[in-house]
Amino acid sequence: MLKRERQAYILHQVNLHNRVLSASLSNEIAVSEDTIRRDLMELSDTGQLVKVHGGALSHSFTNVNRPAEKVYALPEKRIIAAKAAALIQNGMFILTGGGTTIVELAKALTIDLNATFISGSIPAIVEYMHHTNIEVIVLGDKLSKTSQITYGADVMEKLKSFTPDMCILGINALDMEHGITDNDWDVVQLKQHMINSAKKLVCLTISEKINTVQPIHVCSTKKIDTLITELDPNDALLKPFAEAGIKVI
Amino acid sequence: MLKRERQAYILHQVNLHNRVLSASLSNEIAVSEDTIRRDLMELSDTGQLVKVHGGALSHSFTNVNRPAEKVYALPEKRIIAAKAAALIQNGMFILTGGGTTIVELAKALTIDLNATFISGSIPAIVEYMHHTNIEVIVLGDKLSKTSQITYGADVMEKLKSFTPDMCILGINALDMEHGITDNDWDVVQLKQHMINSAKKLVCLTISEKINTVQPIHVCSTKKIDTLITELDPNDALLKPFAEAGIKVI
DNA sequence: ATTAAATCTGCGTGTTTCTGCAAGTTTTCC
DNA sequence: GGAAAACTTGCAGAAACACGCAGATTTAAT
Repeated sequence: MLKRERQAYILHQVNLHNRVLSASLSNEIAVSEDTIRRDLMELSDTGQLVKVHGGALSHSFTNVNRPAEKVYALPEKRIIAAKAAALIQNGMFILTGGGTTIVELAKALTIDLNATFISGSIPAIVEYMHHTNIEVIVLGDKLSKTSQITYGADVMEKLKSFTPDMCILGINALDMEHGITDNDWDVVQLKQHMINSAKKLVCLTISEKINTVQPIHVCSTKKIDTLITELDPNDALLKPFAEAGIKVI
Repeated sequence: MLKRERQAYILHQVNLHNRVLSASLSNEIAVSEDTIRRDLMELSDTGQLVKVHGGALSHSFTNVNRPAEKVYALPEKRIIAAKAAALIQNGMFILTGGGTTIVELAKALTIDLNATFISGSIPAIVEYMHHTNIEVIVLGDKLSKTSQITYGADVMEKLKSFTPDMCILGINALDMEHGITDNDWDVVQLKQHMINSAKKLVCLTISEKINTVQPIHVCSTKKIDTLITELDPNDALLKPFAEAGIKVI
């Protein structure tokens, strides 16, 4: 049995039973435990399972602990959220994506704001839900565990029936030449549809992500109406975007 | 059983029951109390629970910062949740409603369960989301603040495209004569559609709500396949339902 | 096809981890 | 205050592990 085959078998067993023992695998495949251990080590290094003393476990077993999620660059994101919240007026119809910046925006909204929010991001929805005067429209579909946002044909289809006053997105990479880019195919599809459905596009990002590029193209900078970062709007880093006609806040 | 597996089990028990006893764990897992104590020590050191004389407590139990929202009749609902969780097999397609009992069910699911859950209840979805092997389908529509569940024409329409293996509902009033009744028009509409779309109907309720009636009719007892309460299935209160052909658990 | 390089695998060595037991101490509860 | 339960500490056997090495196998280039 080839190494590759063996590892595929191990992975299959882990996904099936959520746990494997080095000793049993050694018997089943008829190789030494050392070899099994080396395989488990490799699979663990590539993040496909979790190696433990005596064997390995599927990821689901160890993820039991819900880590009090640390938000990266929280102070910056709070500044961004405050600026974005100021844009939202009573009666508006707002489409938002997911991500920690959007969640901060949801938290930053004034308690008496009277607006409608459309979103498929569960963490964001949970926050909107706490504002009694906000109307929430949930975009339903398959839920992505990694991004905690719904995606798929249903969402895209549903988006066609809205024309929100603005679409607010947290973005992962922005560059004058390549525009908005991202690294998750499904999320990119979703963002494109969201952008096209709304009257205006507001992008939120920490300055760190400006002038960076990710593999998948979302849209060009021309689509962006407003760009919000934690920096002063006159900061040199933002000059090119302001000159391109984007309202920088 | 591997050490990490054991610790995952202990954590699950702690999160479920808010407390565990070293002696009972020792019996359940069939290891010495010393080993349990060492496990509890480790979990305590990593801040995942609080070690006390005789066993351990859930962190949220003692943490004043995060007051666990009070759920009415929580012990009873946990019993119900455990019984309901036992019905769910790998590969099943489950439609669930909202309410605190359903949320408890979501918490009670074993971490390695491999099933698909469809729901419009945000609190339930948040729980499902934490189970890595569970696939979640979000029913999108307008969100009701009071019941934290989506409702409306979109949900009803979407429900037509599913035929779940079972529909699990928390119910507010049950009576042999009037069947399932409720007091919220929108929720009733939703429940009716959910009931009609699924192969089987499983109803969860604390015994207190049995033989009570609410203003709006949902469906007759004939539609109910399984009834789960915190009581012993042979309890006199449940007799009429068992005699009517309902599987009482 | 042949050969050299790279990789893979099994074994022996010594080390670490895990678990249960025993002996002595602390806590709890009557 | 005293008994029972829970705990701490130390220890020992078993299992799992890391590491180096040598032979086997695969890969790639001649």
